[in-house]
Amino acid sequence: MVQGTPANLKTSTPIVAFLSAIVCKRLQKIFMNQPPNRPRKKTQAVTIVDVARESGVSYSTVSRVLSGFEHVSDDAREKVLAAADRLGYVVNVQARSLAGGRSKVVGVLVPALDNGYILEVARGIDEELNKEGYSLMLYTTHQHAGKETQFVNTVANGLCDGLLLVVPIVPDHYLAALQDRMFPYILVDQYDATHKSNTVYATNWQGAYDATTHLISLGHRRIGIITGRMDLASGVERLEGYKAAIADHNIPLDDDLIYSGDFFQPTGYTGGHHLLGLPTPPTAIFASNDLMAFGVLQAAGERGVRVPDDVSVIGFDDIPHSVMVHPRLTTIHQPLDQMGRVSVRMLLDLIEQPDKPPRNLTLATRLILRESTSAPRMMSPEGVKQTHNS
Amino acid sequence: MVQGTPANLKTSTPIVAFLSAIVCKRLQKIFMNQPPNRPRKKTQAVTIVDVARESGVSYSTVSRVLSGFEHVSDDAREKVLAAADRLGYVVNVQARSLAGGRSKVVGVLVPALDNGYILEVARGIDEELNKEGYSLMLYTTHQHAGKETQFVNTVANGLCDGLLLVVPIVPDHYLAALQDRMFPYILVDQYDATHKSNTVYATNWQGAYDATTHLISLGHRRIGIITGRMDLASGVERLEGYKAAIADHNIPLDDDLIYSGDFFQPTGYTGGHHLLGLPTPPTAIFASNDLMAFGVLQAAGERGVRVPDDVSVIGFDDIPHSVMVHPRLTTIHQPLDQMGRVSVRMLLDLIEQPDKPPRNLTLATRLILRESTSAPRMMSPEGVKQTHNS
DNA sequence: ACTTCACTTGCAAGCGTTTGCAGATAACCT
DNA sequence: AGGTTATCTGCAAACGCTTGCAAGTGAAGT
Repeated sequence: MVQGTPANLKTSTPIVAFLSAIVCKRLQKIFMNQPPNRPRKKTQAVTIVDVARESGVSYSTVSRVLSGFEHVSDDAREKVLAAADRLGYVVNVQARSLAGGRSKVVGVLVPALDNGYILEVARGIDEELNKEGYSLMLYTTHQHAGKETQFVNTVANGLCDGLLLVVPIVPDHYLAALQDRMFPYILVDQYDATHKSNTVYATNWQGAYDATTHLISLGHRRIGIITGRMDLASGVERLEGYKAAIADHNIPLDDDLIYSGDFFQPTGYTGGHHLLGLPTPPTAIFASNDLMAFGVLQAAGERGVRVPDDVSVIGFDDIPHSVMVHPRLTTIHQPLDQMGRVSVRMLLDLIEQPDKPPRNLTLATRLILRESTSAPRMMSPEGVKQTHNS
Repeated sequence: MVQGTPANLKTSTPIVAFLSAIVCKRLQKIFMNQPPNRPRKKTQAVTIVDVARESGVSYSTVSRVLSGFEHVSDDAREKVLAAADRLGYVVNVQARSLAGGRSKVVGVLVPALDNGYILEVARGIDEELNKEGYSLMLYTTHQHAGKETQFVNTVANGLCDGLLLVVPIVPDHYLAALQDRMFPYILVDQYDATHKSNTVYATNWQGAYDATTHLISLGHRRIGIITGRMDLASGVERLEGYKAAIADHNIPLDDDLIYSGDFFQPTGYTGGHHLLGLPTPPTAIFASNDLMAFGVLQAAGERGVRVPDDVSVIGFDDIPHSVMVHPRLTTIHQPLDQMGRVSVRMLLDLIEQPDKPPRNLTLATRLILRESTSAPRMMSPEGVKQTHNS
């Protein structure tokens, strides 16, 4: 055995002398089996060659045992697994992936690490990924501002087997590039109008409809809304759900009660102040997500408006904080971690069978009753009707 | 040009006919330059060979230009860069790392994705990493329960250039394995008594001392503490800081006021109930982190004990939520994201110079005054001394 | 007993890099 | 001018793996 090299030219030795008379120096060197001094890697990891030697089979058999168990005798498999275990062998992902195998890494693209929403989804993703023995590569988009193409190339070239896009807006050419390369990806919490992508989505319209209906059924008639971003499907749909519920209960739509927000706390805060400062303020406010609902709570607190006594507040998402505010927030639960889990499952499916037709999965939201909503004052048992507006 | 292979045996063609008469079939095949049908990869990415062809230099020159600019003429460099740009070349990380280069990936090991603390640190890490063009591989430890060695091997073998350990407890053999392999790593928010590791830490003792002193200076004398995990240095040090402050102000230490928690909300909650239910309850409570402080707030709310009127509460960490609870939490700010940033910087340093002696960096905490602390009732202007305990 | 066939195994090539070595060229001394 | 040195460039090997191909093996079919 020579130096653990694949011993490719072993058979040639007998003819070296003969050849050397004829062929050029370079060719000869190919035949001479003396490696130059090349002790580069310090961490001499155990490779399949070691496992092969240890178990007495060839390295290809080892490879076959270790990745996909195809056409290997039980005997060989057993020996290999034992040897691998004994040696503490760990596959070198990079080599495997270079050679055309799976890297068992999936990329997760998120806008930023700045709120609990991402964390929840990521948690689901992480858990499901771990179950399947995959690793998670986290990319934040701000990293790639302006060079998205580079990014797509990096990912598709790179070590990820698939990509989870948890970003609100994905530029079209992103998707185009991914589709082009047949690279498996899933849009998480996004709707793809073109139906070319696999998506996991939630019932945003229905959730908003339920939230609004809840408020109406409590007796509210003047219901404000703080919208999300209107360039996001979820933002639009939540507004539409609100409008539909209002209309279905024959309440006239009042544009003054619609404040346009952006899914972040500050606009919830200003929106809260705006709505509560109206000549005839709403008795209930539907914030298109919890973060903005927190802003409303804050604004209400500052104005001495009590929740839910003076104004009911309902959110959307049910992020962990919503039980930590006072009063605890009534909200629409969005199964964020489940969303993460489901997307992982879809992605792994897709990695196995890349040409499956795209599916669009929609998960159900549900109303979570807590203490931030109640019947409006004028309808409460005490009937203190005039206190506020007279 | 034949098929883009490295054209290694081009020169041999003239002698093939001659050789074929003598050498065995296998050898002959080596010389024939007809590749078998091997169109495996579908994503025909652009490689350095393409760039080389495009720019008219050899692929090694391209490689040299692209990684570390050593010994390349300006002319060549320019041509290569232009060609790479034109072709949209993106380095294949796996190949580079296989061949011995840097992968520009660092691994981040966290216990789980279940609280804002991690998120904050991760945010700092992410931002700093992006600045340097590194990618982030996220590992959660629950994945590796019981097979830590495997994990260490995977990472060290694998594609990470370095490792950030944001886990509360790192098994010794973990560290030993990493040290063994000379693998660059940093302990984040941990103290290494052996001084063999690079660490980034915060002034836990001082922070606790400050928190307690703050309460004392407000007039509190009966101050409860809910401790963190006692198997964590930070937990121990915060308790010590508390004790030191008490002693320095000649307040006797009362073991009844020490409730042992675990840094998670539930023990804060039960601890809050416990302390507030004592015959002589404390007038102030120092929770060893914000999460537990939230638990205390909740317990207080349920008991009708008002914060800060009846009891002051102070936390530790200053996670984003601490401004979102009511009342907003007075706490000790721990520069979590800065901690992330600093660790990244240390790690990248270490990657460059692996044999630098270990450094231990400690970042300063500071008191953040909000509304959850005030002077105790018996000292407040109204002097309603007896209301509570009579 | 002799094919035929299915199954198992091994060899070698190649995935896209980096890098030691050695030509080639240019620049510098003497 | 001749020799030496420094600088640049190119070749080929290697990193650890997967996989097509072909050779080997034993069981089944005739």
